[in-house]
Amino acid sequence: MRLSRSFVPTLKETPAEAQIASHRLMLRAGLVRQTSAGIYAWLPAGWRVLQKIAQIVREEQDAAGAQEILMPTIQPAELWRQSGRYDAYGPEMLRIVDRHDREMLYGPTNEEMITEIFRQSVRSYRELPQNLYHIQWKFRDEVRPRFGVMRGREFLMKDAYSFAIDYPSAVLEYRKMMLAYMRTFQRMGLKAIPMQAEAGPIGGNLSHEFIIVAPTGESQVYYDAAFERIDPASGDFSFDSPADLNRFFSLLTTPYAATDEKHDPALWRNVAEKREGRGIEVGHIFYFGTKYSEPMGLVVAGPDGRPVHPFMGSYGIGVSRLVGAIIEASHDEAGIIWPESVAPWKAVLLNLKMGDARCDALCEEVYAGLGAEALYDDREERAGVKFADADLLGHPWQIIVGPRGAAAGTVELKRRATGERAELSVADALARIG
RNA sequence: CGGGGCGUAGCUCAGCCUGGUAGAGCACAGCGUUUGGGACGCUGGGGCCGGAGGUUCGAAUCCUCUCGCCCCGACCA
Repeated sequence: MRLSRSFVPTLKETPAEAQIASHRLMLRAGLVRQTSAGIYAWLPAGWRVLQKIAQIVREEQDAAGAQEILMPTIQPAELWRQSGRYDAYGPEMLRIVDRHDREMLYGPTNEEMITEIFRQSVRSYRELPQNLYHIQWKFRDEVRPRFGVMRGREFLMKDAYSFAIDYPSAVLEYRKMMLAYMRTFQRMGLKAIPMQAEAGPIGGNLSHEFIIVAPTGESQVYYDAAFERIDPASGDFSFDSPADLNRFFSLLTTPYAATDEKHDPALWRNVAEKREGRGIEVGHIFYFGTKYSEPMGLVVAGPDGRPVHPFMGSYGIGVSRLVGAIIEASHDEAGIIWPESVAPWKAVLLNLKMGDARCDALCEEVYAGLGAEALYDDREERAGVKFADADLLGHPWQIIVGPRGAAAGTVELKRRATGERAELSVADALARIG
């Protein structure tokens, strides 16, 4: 993509409303623009990041055996009356009336809807277990939205819903999601820690929050340093092996980890390597049994022919929140430092002297070699502006082409994360980026 | 929802107390000089001073109401 023809409106000054680093940087780097309190439009660079995060989530959900669907944002109130949550949910739910005076709502979550869909079509235990997910916009009318996309009212969320014929089978679904989540966050360069959590309005009694430790987190968290050494990708854990899933689960739930609501000073005293700090919740998984299947009349025939209410769980990942969380975990004074897996562009090409025949030619050569994952800064701007924007946007790699090197046929390759620089031939630079 | 604050140019803000023809820096357009870390000079364009009502000869400024946004707290993916 050529920056001269792109809509990437960067800001030199910090917008007054942004308090924390990720919010400030998302506005300054031209990722998003606020349209109302807690509601954001995603601009090209931000949208690319959001889609990359969603894609990683999707791949890991698929790997865990979940199937992608897409449910609507607008739901009938009637469904929520069946579960009893229409009145229980309170003013956080955005309620709408259509032209026929039918009560509707903008979905804050989808347990009722998926239960209804499942109820229409599933009759036998032979069809279980199943796990269905979608990646869809949600709306929760927060009293006080803040921190940009980290605590917006409208947000993109992956939510999955599992159905099982009995408790042991339901627990396996839960553990699959735990493994999938740990791999998902790891691929985004994040160290997530599952912590015991309150089930909240979703309901249920088995629940973990996935927490990223960062100074701007919303809650105080306590955990054992053992978590810093766990690598979910290693150890050959298979989704198909109950033994693996159970082993993984105990590996992740044995060391102490708790948010302040669940913190137990008595247990904490026995933790050898204590770590505490602030945490950002990026995912939450729940097991809640028959909380919805029973009131909503979801029934399948069990092996003995008798009716059974399936045992359910739900599993959320805050996709849009992750954009903010990743930035909170990875930035410096100059700007964002994207992990390669979610960067809007893998590399930026800086032409320091537009109009110089050698620079222009060399840049075209490099640009052609980089492919679609590159942004070419071909604006008529001074070098300093390009450097500043490149650091702000946080591209993992910067390829700097100036008159000095161009004369010798070399380019400068800079790694954003470390600041390392090297003078290389075009071929070597391209090879290094990979 | 309680408490506090702010709405003036695209952005960051001054002006308001003490009413008298709307400002600065950055950004934008043109010209010139510059040119490897957010250049400099000159010229220019851009405002229903959030909105409505009121007081006054006269309101960005004073009063009332309203809408929006931000911060602290309580609440939450």
